[in-house]
Amino acid sequence: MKKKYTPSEAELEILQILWEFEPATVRTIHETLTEKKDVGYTTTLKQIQRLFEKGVLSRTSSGKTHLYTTTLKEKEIKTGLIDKLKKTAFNGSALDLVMHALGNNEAKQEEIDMLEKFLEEQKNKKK
Amino acid sequence: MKKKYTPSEAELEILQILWEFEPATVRTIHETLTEKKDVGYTTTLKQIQRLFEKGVLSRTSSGKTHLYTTTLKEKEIKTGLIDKLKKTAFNGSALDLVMHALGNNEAKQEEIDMLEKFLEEQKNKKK
DNA sequence: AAATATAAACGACTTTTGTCGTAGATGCAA
DNA sequence: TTGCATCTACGACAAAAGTCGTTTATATTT
Repeated sequence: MKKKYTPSEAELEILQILWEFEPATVRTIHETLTEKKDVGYTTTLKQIQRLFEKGVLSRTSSGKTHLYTTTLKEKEIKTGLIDKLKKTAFNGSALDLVMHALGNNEAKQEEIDMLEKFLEEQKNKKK
Repeated sequence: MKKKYTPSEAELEILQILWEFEPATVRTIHETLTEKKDVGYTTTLKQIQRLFEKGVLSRTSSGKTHLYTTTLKEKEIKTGLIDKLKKTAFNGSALDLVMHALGNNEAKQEEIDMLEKFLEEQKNKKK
């Protein structure tokens, strides 16, 4: 039974930046990060180093800096996060989760339309 | 700006048991918990006490034991969890989250059908 | 009432997460 | 080549999360 990695919140923020800009230096990641969040450079660095130690990032040296890349696919990670929530909060039911995600709050009409279209495609694909 | 409470994983497990069986004693909660998870009684107790200190649970004494009840609605908590994931991983888009939840994995046909029905209702409700 | 069982309380320890300060290495500019 | 500027590395600390052992209080049984 393989236990899959799920990122913490701060880790996820870094991963998302990398998915968009990789390969990237710590400096780049940090500066992108500080557009949203106020945090010190060494904090970002440490976070990245720990991700590297965990095998979540790989890197190459270029001069005195490192270029980091993710080793895990965005889709896998996000699916993992959803699966976890599904299991821990919705009794394993994707449907329950989805209804919750759409039901209460302001599910915009536009979103619902798009979702219907999406469902149609899914249905056809299964044929 | 009010900061809302989101339970940790272990806390959520306890909350879910309570939503189903409340009011309940520590013993009951713990025994239900150990059907799924191997953990000591005092661990469960401590967890419950901390939830009580945080105001997430209320209790009444009956003899030497306590009867615990949740103070937060199941729906609110679950919506909060989804919102958090939506924000941190899906750029705030419920649609993206939903598609991820259905797209990759085995979205069963039955589920899709139910979801379509659900969407219809939503649509009508908006009229 | 004394012994036994069971519950709650308290405190402690471990891991993970988040955050930095400081030190040491390295490339570049004057 | 000396001195900055800028990285990485290392270590430390605090807060949150998870886990229990031990002690104390309170019922229950005999």
